[in-house]
Amino acid sequence: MQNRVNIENLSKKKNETVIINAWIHSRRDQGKMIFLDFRDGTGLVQGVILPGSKALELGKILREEFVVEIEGKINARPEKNIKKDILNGDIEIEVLSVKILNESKALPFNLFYDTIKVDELLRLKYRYLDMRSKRLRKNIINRSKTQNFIRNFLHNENYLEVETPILSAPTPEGARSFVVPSRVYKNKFYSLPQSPQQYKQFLMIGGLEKYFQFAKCMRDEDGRGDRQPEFTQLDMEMSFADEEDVMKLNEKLLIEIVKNCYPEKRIQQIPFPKMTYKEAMEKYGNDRPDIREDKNDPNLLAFLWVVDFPMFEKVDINDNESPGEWTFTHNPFSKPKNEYLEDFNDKKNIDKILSTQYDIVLNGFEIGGGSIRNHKSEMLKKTFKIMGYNNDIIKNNFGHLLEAMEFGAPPHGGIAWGFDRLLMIMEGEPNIREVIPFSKTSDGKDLLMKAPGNISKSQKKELGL
RNA sequence: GGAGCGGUAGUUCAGUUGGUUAGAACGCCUGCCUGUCACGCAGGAGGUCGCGGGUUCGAGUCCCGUCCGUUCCGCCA
Repeated sequence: MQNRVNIENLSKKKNETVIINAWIHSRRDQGKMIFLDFRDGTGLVQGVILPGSKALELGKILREEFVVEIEGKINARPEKNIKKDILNGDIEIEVLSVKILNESKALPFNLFYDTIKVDELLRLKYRYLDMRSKRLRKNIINRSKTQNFIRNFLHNENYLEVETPILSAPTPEGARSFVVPSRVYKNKFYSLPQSPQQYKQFLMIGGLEKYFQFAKCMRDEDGRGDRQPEFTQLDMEMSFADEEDVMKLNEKLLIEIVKNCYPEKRIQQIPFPKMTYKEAMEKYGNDRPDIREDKNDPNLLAFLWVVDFPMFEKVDINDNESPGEWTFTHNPFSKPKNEYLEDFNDKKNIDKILSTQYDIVLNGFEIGGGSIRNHKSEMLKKTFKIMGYNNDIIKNNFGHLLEAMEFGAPPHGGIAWGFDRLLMIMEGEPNIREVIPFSKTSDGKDLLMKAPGNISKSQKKELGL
């Protein structure tokens, strides 16, 4: 549109007549003149309808959150009304004419106090309004900027961004997965990925060598402040890499993210310290210790690598799902550390076997984890055997991967970050929902779309339900 | 699946030992206001105290159940 100007650029247009599109942010009706703050995606500006203006009559109707097109002249503010510390504090837009593009009802909650205090039920139901608030808006913008930075960084390191399927196959163990009934094949189900783990290993076998993806992952488990049923991983995998290679690259990336996207933050220790799982459990009683020197410093980031995780643990006595006596602690696809290969073969000292698993911990949160993978078919079969899987289960669930490994699978390894969780910490938010634009409740409801919802009888019939 | 915390006006909250007509601030509506910027001033509307049951002369308040939200445990390759 001719003369249409973003609000952030208005101060460059002094004495010019411009058009802006905006929401009414606030209104101060003085009787014969009206002050209106206009807001668009770029900022705020004060508008004024002067006494005697033709716009005064329409100006009386305007309310907060009306959407308007304003034709106005950019005037310098009178000296005593200049506000130095805010955008457009030196100017105001003299409203010459107003066009109401849409009206707005009074909002169900106030956006311009701190929205964290508002009942979250309302914020989730009216997420599109919450997005007009500073807090959520900032988090969405920073999320995009950080994603963009990561993409550029990894592309510069010759990583390929590859999308993997959402409709996938069920696999046993691990988190409970969401399932999607197949219409064509009655009583068959797709499974939504808990992670793109196997796909990224296929990419390595496919010779892509360096892969990353912002991957949507779904886990049908109960929520927590730092979990959502649907979340985003920054997923990475690389061929011919060892633990050090993966950790080095990720450390560099994390440091660069802080420098470029969160410059106000300070990293406690570089290079990031490493701690063994055993030491973490003994000293801190958990595998994601918060090692900050000052836990009250909101800008302090204490990254920590936790390494030397045990490969297996005893199956919980109440767990009816596991066929055997042992289960993996992190990932069945991980390679044990070289010095334990013998125990691995002999099935001796199973509880002593350490894996190549590494976790990256930040301020007491696990923000990522990965390992060097077990890239040889025979070896991986042994993992499943130790877990008590019989040949049929192995063949049915992992046969495709095991077969792929027989065609020259390169050694490879990788990592996946809980991207939302990282952002939660960077933004200093008390929970993960604050950094997810369309967040669900902790028990997995989407209050905006009203999911999960009902489907029609005919849909059910079609799906064989 | 278990435990804790919360639910009172559109919003954020207060509500004493169970006792008159359930209050405040903000928002909303009406009027006034020529330099406001969280404008100001005057007036007004607005309540299924989450829902159901119980105890009691009397329940926002006590008890039981239930729904919703949240936090933690279990769970989370």
